[in-house]
Amino acid sequence: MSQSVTDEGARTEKGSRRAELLAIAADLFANRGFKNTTVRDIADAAGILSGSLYHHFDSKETMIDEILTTFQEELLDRYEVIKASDLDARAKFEAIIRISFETIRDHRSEVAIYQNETAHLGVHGRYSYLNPKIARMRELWIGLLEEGVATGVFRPGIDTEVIYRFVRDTVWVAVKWYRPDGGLTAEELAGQYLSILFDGIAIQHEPV
Amino acid sequence: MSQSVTDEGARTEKGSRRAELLAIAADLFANRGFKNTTVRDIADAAGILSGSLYHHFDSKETMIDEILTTFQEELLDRYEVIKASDLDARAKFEAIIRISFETIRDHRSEVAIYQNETAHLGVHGRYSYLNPKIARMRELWIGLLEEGVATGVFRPGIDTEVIYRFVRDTVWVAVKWYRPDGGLTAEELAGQYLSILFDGIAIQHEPV
DNA sequence: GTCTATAGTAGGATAGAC
DNA sequence: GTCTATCCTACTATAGAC
Repeated sequence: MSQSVTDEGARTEKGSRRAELLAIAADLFANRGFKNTTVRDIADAAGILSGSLYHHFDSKETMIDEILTTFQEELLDRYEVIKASDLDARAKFEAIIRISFETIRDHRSEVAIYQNETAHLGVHGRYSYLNPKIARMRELWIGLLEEGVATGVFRPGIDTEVIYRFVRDTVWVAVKWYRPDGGLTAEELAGQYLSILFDGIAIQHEPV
Repeated sequence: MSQSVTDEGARTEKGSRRAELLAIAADLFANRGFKNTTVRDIADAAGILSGSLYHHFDSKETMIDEILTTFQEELLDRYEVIKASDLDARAKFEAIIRISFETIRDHRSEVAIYQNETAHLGVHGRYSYLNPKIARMRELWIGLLEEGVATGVFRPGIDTEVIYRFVRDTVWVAVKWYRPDGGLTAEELAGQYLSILFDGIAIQHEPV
């Protein structure tokens, strides 16, 4: 989407090795943290020596940068597809949440890195290059909430800013414990989550 | 609670300096991450030289260990008080959530460290000393949820394990963005949170 | 309780052979 | 594309003077 592609064959050839190494690095960054992972760890896991990594990447930092930008790009693309669909606000909202849980299932490492590393130094300093697309995603979420209120599917009184942060964080934080092989599919988890979010856990005594 | 106290005067004297330095360290650990904070950073912030820190602490690691154990102890103590009260299940549940948001307000650094650092290496390796009390807290949360279902305040079908994780994480994750001076008090935030959790954000069309 | 001085080492990165 | 060899810096930690 924003990669400059010169020669397709060469790119794929070289790209696949890059991708392989990046996946290995992502795994380590997610499980141990970026700072706690050494370039020697990555090289070891890839079965090569640390010096060899520098044939593929300028630095350890460029690795995490590439992991994060690629991930963020793909995620936003998926959001945009939903946004552009002809579903109503509530269905779009649901779809975004379902996609998010599926993303946790399919891109666990990337989500974990995204959550853990950007906690410190988030909006400023490093990783600030993520800001434009973060802003766009916020726009999408808030837009759907407001549309939902306007069309009468969400309670009129809700504070969209607080709900946005609440929903965003509560979806992604599941990456800390959710494992697809734990007897709960991403779809089921999304279902449970949506049920809490929309209807709460209390027994309702009268219509509102 | 688990500190061995020999001489009260000496302890207070020495303890206050320790506490001061720990608060400074906690602040840095929370904002930059443990690994990204050097002992020189801590010493600088305290206005002394790095070597001097070792008069107070054996290592950088003992600092974070002391921060985390102290915090965890105080938090669990507060939970136990609520548990032992004569409130009903829903009220206890509410109280625990309110206390949690107040803890985010009053002990931001500690909560952030607790959340960020234990993500990697959580249950195993380092920080495993936190496990017993983590288990006890889980017991309290789950107990309240089950009691609530039994006494008819929570929906009968809920998956208490999922709800427990959901609530626990979603409360603490607010530490990422909540600032008391942002025009929203901890009490208001807790209120909004509880309203979502109990009743959801959708418009209810019929009693359940 | 803090400073000076310094030991010891781990980790990021480079240059050139293969 | 990987290895060998190595540089260099940044960091944790220690010893002893003040």
